[in-house]
Amino acid sequence: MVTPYTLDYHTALNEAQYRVVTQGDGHVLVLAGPGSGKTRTLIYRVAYLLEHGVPPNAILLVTFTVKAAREMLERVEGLLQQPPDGLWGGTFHHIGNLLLRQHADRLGFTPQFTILDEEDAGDLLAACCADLKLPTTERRLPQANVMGAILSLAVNTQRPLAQVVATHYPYFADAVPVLERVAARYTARKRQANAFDYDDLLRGWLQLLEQHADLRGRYAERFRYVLVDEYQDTNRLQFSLIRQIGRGHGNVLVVGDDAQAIYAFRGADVTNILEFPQHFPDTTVFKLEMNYRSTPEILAVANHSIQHNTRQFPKALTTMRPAGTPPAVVPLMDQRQQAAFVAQRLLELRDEGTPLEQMAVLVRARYQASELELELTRRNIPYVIRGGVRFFEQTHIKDVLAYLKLLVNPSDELAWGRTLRLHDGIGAVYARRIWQRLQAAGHPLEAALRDAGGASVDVPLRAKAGWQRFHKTLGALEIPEAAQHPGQVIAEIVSRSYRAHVETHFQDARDRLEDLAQLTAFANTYQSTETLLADLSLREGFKGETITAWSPPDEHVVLSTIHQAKGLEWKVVFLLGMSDGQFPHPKAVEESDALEEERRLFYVAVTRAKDELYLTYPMTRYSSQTGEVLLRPSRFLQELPDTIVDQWSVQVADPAFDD
DNA sequence: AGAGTGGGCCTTTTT
DNA sequence: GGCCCACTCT
Repeated sequence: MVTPYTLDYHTALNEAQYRVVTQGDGHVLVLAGPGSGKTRTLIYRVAYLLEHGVPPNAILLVTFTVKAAREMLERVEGLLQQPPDGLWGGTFHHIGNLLLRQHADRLGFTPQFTILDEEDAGDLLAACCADLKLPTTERRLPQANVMGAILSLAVNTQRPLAQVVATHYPYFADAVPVLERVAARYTARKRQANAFDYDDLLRGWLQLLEQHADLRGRYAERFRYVLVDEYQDTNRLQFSLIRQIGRGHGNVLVVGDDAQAIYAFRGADVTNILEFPQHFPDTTVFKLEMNYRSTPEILAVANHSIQHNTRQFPKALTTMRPAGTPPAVVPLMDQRQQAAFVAQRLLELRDEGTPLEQMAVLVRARYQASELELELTRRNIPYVIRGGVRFFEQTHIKDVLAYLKLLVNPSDELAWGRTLRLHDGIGAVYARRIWQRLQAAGHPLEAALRDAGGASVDVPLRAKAGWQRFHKTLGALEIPEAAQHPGQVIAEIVSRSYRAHVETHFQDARDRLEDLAQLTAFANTYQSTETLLADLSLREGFKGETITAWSPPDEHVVLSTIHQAKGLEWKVVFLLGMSDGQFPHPKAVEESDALEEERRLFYVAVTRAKDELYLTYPMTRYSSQTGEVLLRPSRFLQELPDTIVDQWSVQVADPAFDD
């Protein structure tokens, strides 16, 4: 039991935050501007509920990323001096996974189901196309990974495939009947493999609630308080989920900022937040408009810009921070000069006492940072790029995990195929043939363990030798205990067979083996292979980051896309590429919804800055077609009154070509 | 005809 | 940095 009333909510919160925390019963929409203490408000709300006798397991906290959930739960624990055991907190996918592990049988799956990541889904779709003997060279058909994206968008927006194709992929209109066939096949093969893709975790969850009254009742009773973060970025499917679990108790509290909705391209629908009061009866709306982050000058730019949007809740951020310096608009000759300016200014600011740690460079699109990367390298300025290849999506990690997957879920054809193909002489064709034999035997894993010589496997000699090595590895994995000791199993796989594969197939073998050692250590903290696999599938974490505890190496400046900077803040922010044709993205200009989303993206970028903001753009761009092209400043700059920004005119020494 | 290489062109991304 | 396309060499 939580000791009641130890927290001083009045001191910790401002008036608006306090009202949300203490009067947050019923359906509540909290419109929280950037830097307005949104997370703080949420965790205090959770703490308040716990202090007032709500049991932890009656609370469901849904967040946008795994990291956000973890941080919030840690902070709640910090406040209350005890972990909120039993509280379900995580992403939609995470919650869906938990529910489906308990009730998979209702949907015709077993609780050991595998989770397919995007690459796996693409592979399986490709296999489905092969099943259907679709011409692989046909240009009018999307490739498997594009198919995956199309199907996924349809699921997440809960729209018919034909409609999604018509609006987003009109050039594939003719392919709709084929896509429908592939989709049906894909569904069948996922069932066969006892596998869920990411979308199925949401779809399956919704299905459990919609089609099983007992479960609907049980969870409606259990989750009396539902809190959702980043509500502006939810999609239609997620809306349906929230509406389902919000039935009955009537305590759905969502927090978000329609001005920061930037994920429409992947199916998020800002309508969810705009129309929340219409969808959830008797909604109370709270606004958090006091900004604790930025100077008034920076907020003025944000406020002026966002006013040009029409589809939004009216809002105006205010701050109590004293006046600072107006944001600088900095035209440069070209990309190279832009990079040189940023690098030079970073160094100046560091000399004046701002650590690199407190500075970030933001871009609209990833590739826009490449010129700057060269310049930073040249000048020895340490930087990290946020994003990139995810740790758990690297080939060597996925190869090893595939062994664990087939041990846990022997129906997982993808996992069998992947591990079989690691062996010389076995390619796609023989892997499939071997799998078919194993499957025909009833229990594939037992069949595989039994058949040492490959007597039942009808493949050429070379492939048979590969099979025998595979069989030996499999036998060494001590199947009965595998489920409880994932770390040992991984170590076994690596030492018995995969180490050799890494050494012969990858030039950076040492790094990869190091990754695998790290993976082993991480897996050792788990007592269940099943849980390990699920956690890994639902977890972010990038290449180069340590999986256990992330500690940045040295002082460094951050390079990031605007999207990936959401929720973060720095003292000094540079926003690159503020020219017409780069930002807003040209494709977004014709359509007002898309243009408004670009403007929200600009709003997000601007509000990352605490003290100083530099809006830079190249005045020319070189194109091999047309030669030198003059660039005008972005319309987002032109929309701003001259009085609220400083126009800079800088000459940057041309960087030497010393490389 | 098929494979390999170089150059140009890029939205944005979590699970 | 990655992917696709075109061009070239075998």
